[in-house]
Amino acid sequence: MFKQEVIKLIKNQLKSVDAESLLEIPPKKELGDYSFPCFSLAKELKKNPNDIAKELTKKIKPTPLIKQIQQVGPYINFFINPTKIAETTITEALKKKGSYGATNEGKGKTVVIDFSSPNIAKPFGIAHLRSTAIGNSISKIYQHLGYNCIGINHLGDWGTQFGKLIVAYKKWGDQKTLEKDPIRHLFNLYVKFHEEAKQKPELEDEAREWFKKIELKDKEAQKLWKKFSELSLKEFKKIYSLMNIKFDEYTGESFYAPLWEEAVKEAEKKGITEISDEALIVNLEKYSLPPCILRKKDGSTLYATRDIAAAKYRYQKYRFYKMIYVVDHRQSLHFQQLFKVLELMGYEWAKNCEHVPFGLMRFPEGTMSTRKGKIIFFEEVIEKAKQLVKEVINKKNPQLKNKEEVAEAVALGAIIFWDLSNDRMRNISFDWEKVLDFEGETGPYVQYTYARADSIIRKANEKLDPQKINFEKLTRIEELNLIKTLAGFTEAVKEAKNHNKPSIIARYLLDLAQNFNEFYHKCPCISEKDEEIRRARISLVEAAKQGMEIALSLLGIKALPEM
RNA sequence: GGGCGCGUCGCGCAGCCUGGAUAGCGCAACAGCCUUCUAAUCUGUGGGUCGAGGGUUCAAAUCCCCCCGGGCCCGCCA
Repeated sequence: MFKQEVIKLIKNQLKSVDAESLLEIPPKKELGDYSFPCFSLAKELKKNPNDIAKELTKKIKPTPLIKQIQQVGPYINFFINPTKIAETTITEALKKKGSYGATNEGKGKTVVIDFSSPNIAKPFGIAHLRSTAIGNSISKIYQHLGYNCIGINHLGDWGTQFGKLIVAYKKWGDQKTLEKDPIRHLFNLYVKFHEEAKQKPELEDEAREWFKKIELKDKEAQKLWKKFSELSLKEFKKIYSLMNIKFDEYTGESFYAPLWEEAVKEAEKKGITEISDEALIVNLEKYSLPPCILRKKDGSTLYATRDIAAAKYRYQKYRFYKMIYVVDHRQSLHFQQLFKVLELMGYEWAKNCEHVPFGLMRFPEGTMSTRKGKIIFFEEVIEKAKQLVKEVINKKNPQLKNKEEVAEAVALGAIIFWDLSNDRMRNISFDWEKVLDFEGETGPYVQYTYARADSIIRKANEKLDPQKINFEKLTRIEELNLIKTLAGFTEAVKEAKNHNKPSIIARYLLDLAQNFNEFYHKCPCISEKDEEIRRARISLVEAAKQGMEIALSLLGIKALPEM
């Protein structure tokens, strides 16, 4: 609304100019809220930009929304009316509460999000955090903009790794250990298999045979496969419930098994396939892509085939507006091929499928690898973080009541924020120091800031009626900065959605928290004597609290009243 | 060989899509502020050839080309 006003003011002087795209935000707040650079007009008007700015500034008159217009060199800087922005922003936050910053752009549109999708029978390592946290956050972001989101956990519950596990279990496994600590036992077996297989490659053949038996519905093989799957899934669900993440479907690869053959036949019927080295492929040379293999020479299907079947099924079921795959960037080529094949099969909706890739989590010295045993269990990270949080609590807030609960939420907040605060395309190096850092740009920092705000609201115990607040009293620079940051919330959510980047929300939240803390130190609320100032500030705290709470929830992090 | 993404203070990052005013933030270092709403905070100081080189432009960390470093992917694994 303020921006529109500025654009109008410029257009009034220069009808033909594209004020909207030229308008920018000055690098420093002291310079104003919006800025119009006059360089592009220089050629046309045959004058130097400074003079153009000078003349225009004289002609443009302030309005109720735009308080001041100032020329600095070749720029015309606009200052918005602080009282107006305080009033609109705070009133909206108080009124909309949990839906502050929300829009209805997604009304009636369904977005399917495939995320987390761990491999069954392998432990949930810290590396799995990436897809899980990013996907969950993207889902929340879309939901805040009114989209109907369907979260699908496409479990990796099919493939030769099960053959390997069965071989290992039969050779070295133990039922009791399996029941007691299934994931760890299976993990040990998996690692041992790969160690042994180095010496005895025939184990790999045995594994393939056992997998074949699963496919052929051999009783023993199926029984073990089901057992491994169930035990793993139970463990995974523990972690999801800890993180408060819900999926609409746990449909792993095997779920789509009945549809695989049909998908292959359909592709053949549509004439896009050919035989190459006895395998059935879709040649994608025309599109500068390597061929996509649909069926191996032994007749069995592959990852790509299964994804085709899954995509079709999902479209039939949800008629999605968009489908997002949150999968690491190593699979970029796979998804390019998948989407191309779907398109060649004649599916209009193929263009609404999107791969949202992310960088790998690695050790400083190299890649993580389940088969080499070089991973870190997610639960181990949580436990360690929790311990450390408890120490901090005992030092800083020993009388806190529900310490266990708070410690868990703060630990999770630290871990999730550590992941989400960086651009997803970057590789993340796993570093205990970084994960367990609770100061500076971290999860605990933003959670702490929220707790501060909540504490003020609790203690103030004030009924806030926007009608009765005198927004003119908010004149300090810290107050205005906080208000302006708060006003940018919807923009941040939209941007995060457009780029599928939770990091944009994380960065916004840091900015908001920083602005809040500066305000907190300079502007007393409860102890403020002036009744009007006091009330205005508390209403601002309430609005900021609202903003932080929502931003945290969009990242999948709990907002705590105390910590 | 082809392709994808990354390279910004000692370290970790933001900014790049949509080019503009002295390149921001956090950690670490140093110096300050706790009888006032939680000091997991805040204030200040020092620290940068934006990987290198070309090009486009009035203007390039940002766009284009080329090179370098390290990460990843390229038919029967997922």
